[in-house]
Amino acid sequence: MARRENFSQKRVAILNALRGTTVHPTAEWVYTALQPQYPDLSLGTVYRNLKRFCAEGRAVSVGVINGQEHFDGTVVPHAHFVCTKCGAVLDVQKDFFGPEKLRQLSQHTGQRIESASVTFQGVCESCQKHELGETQAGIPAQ
Amino acid sequence: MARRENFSQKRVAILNALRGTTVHPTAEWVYTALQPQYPDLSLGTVYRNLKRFCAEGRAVSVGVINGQEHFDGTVVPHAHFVCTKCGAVLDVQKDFFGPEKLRQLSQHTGQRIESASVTFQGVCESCQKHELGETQAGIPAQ
DNA sequence: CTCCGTGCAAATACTTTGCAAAGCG
DNA sequence: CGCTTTGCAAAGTATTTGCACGGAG
Repeated sequence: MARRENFSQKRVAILNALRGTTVHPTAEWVYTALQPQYPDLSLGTVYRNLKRFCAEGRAVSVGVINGQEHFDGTVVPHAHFVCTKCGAVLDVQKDFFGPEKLRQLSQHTGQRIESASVTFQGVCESCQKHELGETQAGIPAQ
Repeated sequence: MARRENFSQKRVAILNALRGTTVHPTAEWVYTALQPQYPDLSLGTVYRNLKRFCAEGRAVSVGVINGQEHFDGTVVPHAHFVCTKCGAVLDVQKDFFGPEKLRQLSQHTGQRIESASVTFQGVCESCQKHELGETQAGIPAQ
């Protein structure tokens, strides 16, 4: 079917960048990461493709954190942890709501529940260490 | 302590508007809702106060949906349901992750988990009804 | 009089989009 | 050749912020 393969070099690079990291990047992160190899890459292209990947199911949006949308190249169900200090997004390797459970919930609520996202908030290990030296409330987040 | 009470008429009105609805409003929704009573209310003031309520713990952010941040005056733990068609945000009256569970999870992950947000995505009852007449894929969302 | 809160408008920040040129089968 | 993808820059949208004014103790 797909004669005209929808895979330009840059599109592949963007997808690989997304898949090759665990930081749940923003468009800008991907843009910066690819600068060395693709100096003429445009930020608009990164946005366009990330959006496209989400529509195709090749990626998902983790949501907007501190004003920027974060993406995830791992589409199998899993939860996230967001550090309220530095904004880092980490994976939580556990599927709290499988398809089974969603179906059960749908029956109770009347809505047709198709997916679930679980996000935990707190302070990551890295920021916990920094806290040791700071008695006062330091710079908020980011 | 708080001699100079931090409660102007408009601030109270904004908080009440937030608490008096179940729609998880955006700043603009609140602004529009208060127009009749406060014609000279400024959108900036709504933003300022919503942000303030969140900082004070009087409200929480439900997250950014279709580009706009939604707020919730109910701060006791509960889950949300977001309709992928119309963007409606509904409550799910069940606390999936109580303080007890969060503490257990923290021990396993190393992060200090302080709160959790559970969001289900799917199609709300209202949109399910509309679907009946539409065989084709209609207008996406919003 | 002294603060706090506000309106207004300018400034930000992020994301989307139009269009002509470049890429690739 | 024809359709797809991109760079660039302009446009769009949501949110934040500076500043002087207005209100309440």
